[in-house]
Amino acid sequence: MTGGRRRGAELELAILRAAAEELTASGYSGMTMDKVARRAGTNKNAIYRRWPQRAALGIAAYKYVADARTPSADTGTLRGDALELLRQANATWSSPRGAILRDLLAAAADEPALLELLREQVGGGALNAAWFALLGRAVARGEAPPEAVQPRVAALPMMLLRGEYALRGVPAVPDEVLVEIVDEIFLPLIRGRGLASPRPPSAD
Amino acid sequence: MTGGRRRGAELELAILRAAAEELTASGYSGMTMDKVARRAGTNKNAIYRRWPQRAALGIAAYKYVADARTPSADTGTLRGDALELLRQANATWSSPRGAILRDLLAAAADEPALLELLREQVGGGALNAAWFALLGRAVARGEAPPEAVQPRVAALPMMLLRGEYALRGVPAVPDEVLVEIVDEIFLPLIRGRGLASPRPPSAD
DNA sequence: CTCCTTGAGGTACGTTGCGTACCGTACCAG
DNA sequence: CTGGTACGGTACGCAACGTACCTCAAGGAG
Repeated sequence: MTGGRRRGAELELAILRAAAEELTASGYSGMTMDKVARRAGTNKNAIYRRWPQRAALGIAAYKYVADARTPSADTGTLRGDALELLRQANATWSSPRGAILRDLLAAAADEPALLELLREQVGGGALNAAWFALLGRAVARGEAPPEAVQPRVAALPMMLLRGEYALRGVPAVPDEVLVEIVDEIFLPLIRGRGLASPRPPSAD
Repeated sequence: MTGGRRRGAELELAILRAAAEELTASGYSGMTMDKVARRAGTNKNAIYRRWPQRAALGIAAYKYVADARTPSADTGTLRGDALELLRQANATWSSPRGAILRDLLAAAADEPALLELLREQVGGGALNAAWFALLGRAVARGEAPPEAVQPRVAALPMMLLRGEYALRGVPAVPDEVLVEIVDEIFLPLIRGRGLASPRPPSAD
């Protein structure tokens, strides 16, 4: 007699928690509907009443898990800021989390609605805003020309990181790659100095 | 009497062709073992004798498809070459094709051996060589400084394209995006002139 | 020419996992 | 008290992967 039959929000939360646990424990492919139902102490019916398909529950569970990531950090230099954001993203996406996201993306590829939801989670507002803020600070410091504040430029490093993820299956991008992205692509582009040397600026 | 019972290499090729057709027609998720067997005029036995699991066949089929591409084109200008290669890649990867790679990646994520195979295909030889050749021609024309011939620079546009694919679930990157990649990122980076508003809608 | 090994063909099956249907039953409202 | 809503339980249909088993054609060895 721990309590009667759960309903509404209470049950929904229990399902979501169970799904999140399964998700983090066994990844998306291990997040079976039956297992979620069993762990939540209910049955698939109650789940399907709320999420019409597995992918929807997966995305909801992922969102439930997703921390309140608070990016944005002012390290004092453009290079430091960029590396910080990249490293943060890399860390967040690493480990099973990245795989979950990849599987989720694959699963939701057919459903525009799900994709929208996911994209919002992944690349969405906050992250982009952080990169714009970074560029803004750089301009204020005189490290970048005002023309550098463009969507494509702001999105560039994360795009490259995504590209790396697409290449390597396992999301374990080594730190040197992040440094290369910043030093060989991002900074030269912004500074407009061209590609003097592949290595980090010696004295600049 | 088109011939007796096929064996060895002949049968293998038939399976591979059937798999490739299914793959390009319905994507990886649609590449069912039964359908492949039926299309190849054989049965699953013959397939499993060669590829122990679906993912292996998928990768082999992908490789079979990918080998047919013949990139490289000399349009006379750096911009033209880059756009040409990007458009070619975009066209090749379009339709279910782009999703194939993601699905394949997800399917092969557990198997290091498959992953290796896949990575080799994706980032691999021919495509990268084409971009290096492109850079080489640009240097010869005086359109780019010799320092521009770097792996990360050569890989940049394809990386960005991959990033676009990762963002949009559906691999239908509009042409303007390709143009933006070239005009706002690739060319400014190579020319080292900075970001002097490549296509200014107004005077900033 | 005759065996005999190899590997292809055919079919059926076991298993997993998604999604659905049906039915009884507990909660809540009036 | 009475009804409607929604939860619980179970069973099912279906697709698809992977496997087992048997038959039979091909092609070489003797």
